This record gives sequence, structure tokens and C-alpha cells, in this order.
Amino acid sequence: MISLEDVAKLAQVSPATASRALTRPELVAEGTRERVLEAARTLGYQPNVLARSLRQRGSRSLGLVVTDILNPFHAMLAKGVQDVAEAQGYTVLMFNTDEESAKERRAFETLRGHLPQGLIVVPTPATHLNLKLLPNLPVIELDRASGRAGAHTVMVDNEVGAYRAVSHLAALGHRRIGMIVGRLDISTAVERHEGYRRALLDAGLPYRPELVVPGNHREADGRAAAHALLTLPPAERPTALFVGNNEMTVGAVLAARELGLRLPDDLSLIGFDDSRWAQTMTPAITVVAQPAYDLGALACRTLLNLLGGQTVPQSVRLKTTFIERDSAAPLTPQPSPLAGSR
Amino acid sequence: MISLEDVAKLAQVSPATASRALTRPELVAEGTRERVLEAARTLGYQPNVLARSLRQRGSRSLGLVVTDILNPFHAMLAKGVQDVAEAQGYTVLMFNTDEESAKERRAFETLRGHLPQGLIVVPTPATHLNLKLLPNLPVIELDRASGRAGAHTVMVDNEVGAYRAVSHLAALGHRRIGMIVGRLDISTAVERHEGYRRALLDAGLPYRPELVVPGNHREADGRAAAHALLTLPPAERPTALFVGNNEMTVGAVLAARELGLRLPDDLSLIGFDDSRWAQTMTPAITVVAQPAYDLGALACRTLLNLLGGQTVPQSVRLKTTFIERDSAAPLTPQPSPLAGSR
DNA sequence: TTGAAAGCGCTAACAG
DNA sequence: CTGTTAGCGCTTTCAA
Repeated sequence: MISLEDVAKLAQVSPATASRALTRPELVAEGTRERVLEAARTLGYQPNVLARSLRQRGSRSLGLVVTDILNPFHAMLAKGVQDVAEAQGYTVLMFNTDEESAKERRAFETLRGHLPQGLIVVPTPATHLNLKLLPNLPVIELDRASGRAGAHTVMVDNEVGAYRAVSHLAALGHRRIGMIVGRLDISTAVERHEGYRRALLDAGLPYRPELVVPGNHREADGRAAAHALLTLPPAERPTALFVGNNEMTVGAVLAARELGLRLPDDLSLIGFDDSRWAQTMTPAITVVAQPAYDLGALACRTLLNLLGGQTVPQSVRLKTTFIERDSAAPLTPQPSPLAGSR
Repeated sequence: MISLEDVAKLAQVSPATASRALTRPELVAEGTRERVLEAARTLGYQPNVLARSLRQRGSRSLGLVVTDILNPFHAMLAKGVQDVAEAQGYTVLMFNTDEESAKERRAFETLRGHLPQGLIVVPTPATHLNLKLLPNLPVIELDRASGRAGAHTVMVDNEVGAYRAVSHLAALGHRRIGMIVGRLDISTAVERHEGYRRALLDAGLPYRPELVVPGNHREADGRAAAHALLTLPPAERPTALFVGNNEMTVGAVLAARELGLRLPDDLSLIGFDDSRWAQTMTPAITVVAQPAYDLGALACRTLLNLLGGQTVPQSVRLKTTFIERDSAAPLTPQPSPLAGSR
């Protein structure tokens, strides 16, 4: 390991000067600076981040804690964060909580030891509590809000997106529209549920609690929830389903298939969050798409601005996009002229 | 930040003893140890990893460098690595190279400053070169081999998997079987191509270079390659396609759709690497599946064993699994008894 | 079994 | 503009 001292020696300056030449070149005379840079280059010097961070009481790194790295939505969030962080010379320490508060706690503990400058977190229900482990650390909550007072958040307009989707189903004539919602102790689920509710109201449809089933965001949860809803007695069974996230949408589609229901003829379905899967399956799924990469990138930019002492908006909402594809259709198939004339 | 000194003070011992009590408890008298642990607990002490690593000239962290975190296969590799590392108390510093050697170089440079104990890397063609930045660092090559002499590798049996897939197509009666292969400067592509070649040979089919098109592992590459192959004159057009990775398989399927070719009637297709997408699309894609999670987990275990001074196998190959679904069918559809009797 | 002291590599005060 | 000095928090001799 080549140290700064080695560089200093070769350049015939003190370590302090070498340090300055490398990190704050304007404080050093031109000639000296060049000697140092030259020496660093020939030796292949790479600063020891650990020593620097120890001295400066903080490393040029950021924590990123997501709840499910296998979920393409989260992978995309992470990419957005990483790209921005890297461009600014920050290292990202990424952790995965699997939606478990205990894992989040451990992630925070580990992170603490690394003295990160800031944290971007997709909260779990215990984030509020766990963040006590990291006092005074600038935090951006991504995708969801933990409910901490004064928290900075970067999210999408969940309520509007959900409203749009459910209104669409209502406009297609569906009167029994079910919802597979996430955990109601998570803000996105609450907001999407709120949009669902408002859309029903505006369409003059009753809100029926028995048509709303919560799940824990995974495929298996969506499958179970859909199964429960779709095996209700015919008179009560929903003719359309709005599903609260991408993983559960997969599960819901599989459940429908298992029950022999064809989309969109026997069941209309709209999912929240787009995916390649939704685009390419047959029929392609109508979705409320989220700008995942932008969310991640924006969260990171916001954090870096915050670190830079700039004032940043408390809360940002990015827009969702409604993408109409083939999984939602009118309740009663258009009767052909002949059939209609009987 | 609570330091070890704070703990020591509270426990009325020297920092040295406090350190020992926490990291090598057997060196400390029972009573003292308990006082220290108690003090650490009440203060919520968390060791400063930076200081510790600086002192010990190495941090309890591992580098993980993958080439495309958005690819679910890589996400799964990463999860396998992370889970094992975390269980052993290691922090994973993850980087993404987007298949770009320059990004890999930067990742290595950044990593170096963090003094990781070891590295797990999915190599790019320049890994051989870039690894000079990290001399003496234990390295496991994951999924692909860089070709470095003496490198430790954890991979799948690409050649066998490819052979199996292509033999299957040949057995179905296909005689013009195309391959969309990866970059031939990457070991997986070479090996899968080798399997393709051997399967043709064993089936008594000629190897036709014009039916083999390379791509850079992304969806767009697969699409372009498939388009090129499928627009050949009818007599030359392949009736079956073997695609070298999951992303390119998506592209190939989309290209076929654009050209109005139906799977498997107009074109048989087998992909390498399974995905949810391949499972749920219509028709479901026949694939050579890889144990991605196990690959990652095994790579990490191997690295940790290596760090622990154990002797580990130079090279490990995990088995692929051939999963027959609906995208590959006999060349000529089974004639019905009637049609066959003319 | 415990403590004193040194030092990992770096940077920030403070002189000069 | 540059060098000297000190110290970030921890672990590890060495000595008691």
C-alpha cells in the first residue's frame, strides 16, 4: 500500500503539502503541486479512505437501504442512486432488509460504524424507531414515508396513480372492483388505497371492505389475496382487480390463471408499477408506471444537496404514468349487433 | 459518537482492556468482561469500523463487482453473496460496471481505498488488467472466468447446458438452428457456443457461421441479432434459435413477435438462464436454468474460506437445469392421423 | 489479567 | 506557500 508519505518523500515535500496538493490544489504553488501529482501518479497512489475518514470524522460514502433488492423496482431505484453517487465521488453502502425491521436495524448498526455522510432508505414500519441508531444523520426516505416529523421524502403520487387506475376500471363498467393492497402500515399502501377509495366514491360505487385484501408485497401474498377474492361466490366476486405493487401483480395473474380465468375476458386487472414482465406477458398488463430510476437519482441528488448545505424541498412527488395495455376491458363484452338484437 | 474510551471509562478499565473484552473476551477476567459489556450496552457503543480497519490494515468488508445489477440474474447473484457475507459479519461494497471495463477500473480504485479483505467479481474482458490495481487481494471470479492464471472461479457448466438445449432442438427435427451468442471475449459465451457446436456435431448437423450472431448481452442486442437471423431468405432462415442469456432472450422474443412469427409454431426458441419473465410469458420459454443464488452464496463462502486460510477448490462448476416449457416444438407440427394419410 | 504507549494514514491548526 | 505537530478511534505489543 503506497501511503501519502511515500508520495511526499518522492516529491520532496512534507506529507501535509502532499495532502493539500491532492485535495485542495489551490493552496499549493504550481510547481510543488505538479511534483506531487507526478509522484502520486508514478507510484500509483490511492488515498486510504479509512484514514481520511477517520481523521475527518466521516467518510465520503452514503448508506442505501432498500427492502427487496430482487424486486426490479428496487434494483432500478438502487441504480439511480448509485449512478448519481458515483458521479459525485461517493461510495454507496447498500443493504437489503427483506422488509424485515430487524434486518433494517442491523443494517443501520453496521452502517453507523462506517460513518456515512447520509442515508437513503426505503422505510419499513420500524424505520422511525431504528433511525434513533443514527442520530443527526441526514436521511432521505425513498418511495415511502416513515411518518417521522420533518423527514425528507421522495415519492410518487400514489393516490393520484391509484385513482386513475380505478377510475379507468369504473369507466369500463366494472362495479365490483377489488383491491390487493400492501401492508397498511406502509405509506404507499395507504395512499394507493386512498386513491382506490376516492375513485370508487367519484364513480358512485360503494366501498366494500371485503373486496380489499392486504398482502406483504410479495408474489405469494398477491397470489393468496387474489385467490381469496376470486373464489368468492359469483355474485360477490370482483370483476376487476387493482393490485398495489408489481410483485403482487404477478401473483394475482398466476392465481387467475390457476382458476381458469382469462384476462381480460373473465377478469380485468391493473397493476401498480410497470415491469418488463408486465409488458411482455399475454395479455400485456395495464399499469400505473413509476419513474423508478428518476426516484433513486433524485433522492440521491437531494441528499447530496442537503449535505452541501443547500435548502431542499421537504417532500417531492414524481408523477406516475398510466399505461393502458390489454388486461383491462369493458365489463360486458360489446355485444355484436346480431347478438344484441335478440 | 460513543468511543471505546467512553466505554472504558464507564467500566473503569483502560481502553485496551475494553477493546479486548469486546473482541477477544477470553483474554479478560470474567468480572471485568461483564462490566465492559454492560457499559457498552448502556452507552449503545458501536465500534468505529474505520479506526479498527485502519489499525488492522484491512476492513471486515468484501468487494462485489457485477456487470449489470438490473439483470435479475445478477441481482440474484448479489443476494446470494450478501446473505452469506452478512451472516459472517462482513459488509459488502457493491459496484456495477455496466459491462464497461473503464467502470470496472474505477470500481477497483474506489474499492482499494476501502481495504477490503477480498473481492468477488463478474469479470469483464479487462478484469485481468484491472486487477493489477489490487495486488495480493484474494479474488473469486463469479459466473465467468477472466482467464487469469490460477484464478479461483465459481461458474456453471455452460458447455453442458448449451449442449443439452441444442440437442433438444435437434431432436425435435430442427436442422437450421441459430445461436445468439454473447461477446466471444467472455468465457460464458465461448463455452455456450462450444456446447452449441458440439451438439450440432453430434446431431450430424453442419456448423454454419452465418447462423451465429454475437451480441453484447443486452436486450437490444438480442433483438437486433434475432432480427438479422429471422429476416434471412426462407431457405436459410433458422427454424430454431438458442439464445445465450436472459436479456437477449427477451429481445429475441420481441423481434420474433415484430416479424409476426409465433412461438413455437413458426420458430422454436430456447434461452439460457431462467427468469420470471420466461416462466409467465406466453408461450412459457424453455430454458437452461442456472442456480444464481447458489452461485453467489458459494462464491462468497469460497472467498471466506480462502480468507480463513482453508484450501478451496480452484474452480467450481454448478449444474444447470434444463426446463422444458412451451417455446420449442417439433419442426413439422405432428400431422393429425387424417392429414397424415393422404 | 491489566495498563501504558505507540502508531495505522491522513488532514487541520498553527506557525513560520 | 509550506512544515510541524497533534490526534481521529482503535488494537497490539510490551511490561508490570
